[in-house]
Amino acid sequence: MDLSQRKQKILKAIIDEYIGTAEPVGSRAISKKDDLGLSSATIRNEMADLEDMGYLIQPHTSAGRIPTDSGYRFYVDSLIERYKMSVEALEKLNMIMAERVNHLELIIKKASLIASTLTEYTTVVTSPKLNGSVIKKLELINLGHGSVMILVVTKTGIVKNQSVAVTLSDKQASELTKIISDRVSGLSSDELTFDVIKDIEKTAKKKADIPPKVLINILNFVYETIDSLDETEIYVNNAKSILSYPEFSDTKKAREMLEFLDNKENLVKLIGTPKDNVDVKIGTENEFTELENSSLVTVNYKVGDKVVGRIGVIGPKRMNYAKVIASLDCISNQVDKILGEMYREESEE
Amino acid sequence: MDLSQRKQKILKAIIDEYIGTAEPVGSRAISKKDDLGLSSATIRNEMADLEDMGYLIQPHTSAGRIPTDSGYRFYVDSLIERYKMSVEALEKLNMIMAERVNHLELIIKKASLIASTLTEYTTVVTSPKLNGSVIKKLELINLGHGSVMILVVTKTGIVKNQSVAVTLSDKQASELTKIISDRVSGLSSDELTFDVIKDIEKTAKKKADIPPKVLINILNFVYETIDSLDETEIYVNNAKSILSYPEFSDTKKAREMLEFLDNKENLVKLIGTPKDNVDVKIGTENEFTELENSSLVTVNYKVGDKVVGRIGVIGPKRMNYAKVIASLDCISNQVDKILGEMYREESEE
DNA sequence: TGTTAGCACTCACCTCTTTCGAGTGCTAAC
DNA sequence: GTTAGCACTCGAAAGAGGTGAGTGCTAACA
Repeated sequence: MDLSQRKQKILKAIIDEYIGTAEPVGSRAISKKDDLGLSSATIRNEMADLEDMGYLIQPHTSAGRIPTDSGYRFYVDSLIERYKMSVEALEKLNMIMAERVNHLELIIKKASLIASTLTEYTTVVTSPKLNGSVIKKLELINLGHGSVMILVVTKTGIVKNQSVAVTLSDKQASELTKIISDRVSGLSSDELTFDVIKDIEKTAKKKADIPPKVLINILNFVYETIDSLDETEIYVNNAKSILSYPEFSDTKKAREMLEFLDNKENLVKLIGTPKDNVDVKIGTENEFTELENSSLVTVNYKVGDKVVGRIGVIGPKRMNYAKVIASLDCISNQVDKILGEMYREESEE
Repeated sequence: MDLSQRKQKILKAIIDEYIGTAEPVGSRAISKKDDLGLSSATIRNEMADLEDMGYLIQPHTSAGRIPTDSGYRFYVDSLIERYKMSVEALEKLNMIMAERVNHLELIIKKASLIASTLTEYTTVVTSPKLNGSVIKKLELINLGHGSVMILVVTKTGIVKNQSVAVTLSDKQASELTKIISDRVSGLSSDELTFDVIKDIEKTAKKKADIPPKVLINILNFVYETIDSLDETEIYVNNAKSILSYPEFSDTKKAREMLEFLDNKENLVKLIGTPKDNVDVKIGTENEFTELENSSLVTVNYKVGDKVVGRIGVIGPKRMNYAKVIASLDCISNQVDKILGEMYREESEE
């Protein structure tokens, strides 16, 4: 059954009020808002209807109403007003994003920081999953006394390094660097199969004088390092903000939430897979019970047309959805633009 | 005035009890501990004396006593028992530290993680301030389309990189890499003065065909990157643990503390400068009011004889000092050993 | 002279009761 | 259909005792 215009207005007024105060909303509070000139009695009748329909509940008989998850859902789907980003917010966003950086990670960290600054909620972002970063440079650096560093740089400016406990001479290191580098640079990380590694092993055996055991050890680590280029990283920002909300005035709850936010696996599950562009999950719509009193808003960000990562905001169910959605939308657009440019450059070459 | 043996025993018993329960300690509770066969009345008299001397206070007339800051101070200085690390703890420590790593930062992060695991309090560590990491490798990598990455690796395996928005050809990049690298590798970071940079500029102008503006821009960033090798980093671990303690059951207090722990400047001030080997600061002994209900235990860690960084544990005033001190002592010894080895290798070469 | 039993006293905390008021639903009148 | 009015509900705040863990002090004892 559809909601009458009036019911919608009332529901919206109630949720707006509740988002601001976190207190059950009474009929009088709504009737005093003069936009709809109705008495509290009328509002009461309508509220009773809305409760029957499952959009509101009373925490106890003599209290006002608070929205249910379906109430919020209806609000988010149909009632929400377009939030106009403030000029200052937009300026801030543009300013921070304008500094040009060539580290994908840095861009994403920035985006996360901006999101948490604009919304004042906790943000969670995944680093771009590019599946095929092109290797620009690979080098073995002899650190001396039994350890060699493997260093890989991609065209997009990702740097990974790892130490291996093997002994090489400087000459061996540079020979091997050349052999591996020749075969590997220009390759994308997913083109580096075990066959390629085998291939390198053969060449190295012929050309360089390195004990087979050492060689295999190094090549394994090379594979690992390059493989790790595509690993999804997760960054959490402003987790402490949850302590500002009455929903978490119980430290035990707060601690559980912080522990949840510390667990990368949870978070990957939570926001790891691409969904609709702007995705809102309210309370129990989330797959984790830890979030049954929270909401999660996520957006994708893309390179070209391909979704490569996500930015999410976690806050209390009564979060300012309009603002969060608008902010994330802006931010993801900016990120798309910047990554788009970087990507275009890469494919042009 | 000195404390009689008996008073010391009683004070110790009270503080031990309070550390466990966080509740004011009454005379009966102490007299029931049969180690000193005294009636509660006697204990009461002694407690009254200890209160007069400033080691204890009563939160209110009809409550037990709790230690004052001076009480804790006396406890820490004179009464504390040597804590015997459990075999499991030592094993864990050895196991984690045994994996050999050549990244200074990784070692320190590990140490911090272990400290927070062993003590269950928040840990704060500073990265090693070596003042003179020796540069092993410096490279300019042309990422194409107006950006060049500067990459520096030290002998100890620190990797720093930064992008500059300039356009170079691959040839120019490799020429310049050679010029800079020749002059700079083997140098320690504090030997890289502006004079050296000027020197490089001159050489580059002669040998390479690079617009002066671009050159200066790049060299500035090179300087900056190398300079940043010696920056102190601060890592905080397990900050959320404060939520477990009744001292922070008020979320406002907890939030303030978490904000304090987020502010790197505060933390650098707090633990940045070397002090006695094991340093305990109780409550108001700390220079920050945010810590007036907390205690801070710090240890130095060294390379050879030189103190290069510190590890600290922040917890409630009624923390388990014996355990924390013992744990930190162990950890710093381990770190000293590992860093000592790394350093020896470096100077041998 | 140090120790202890005994006792009066204090005061936070708990529980029980009361009051208060914000909110409701229902009914009758407009 | 809307609204004024009223009885009703019930959580939260305020008040009133009661309880008990703690104290300090005194007097008696070894």
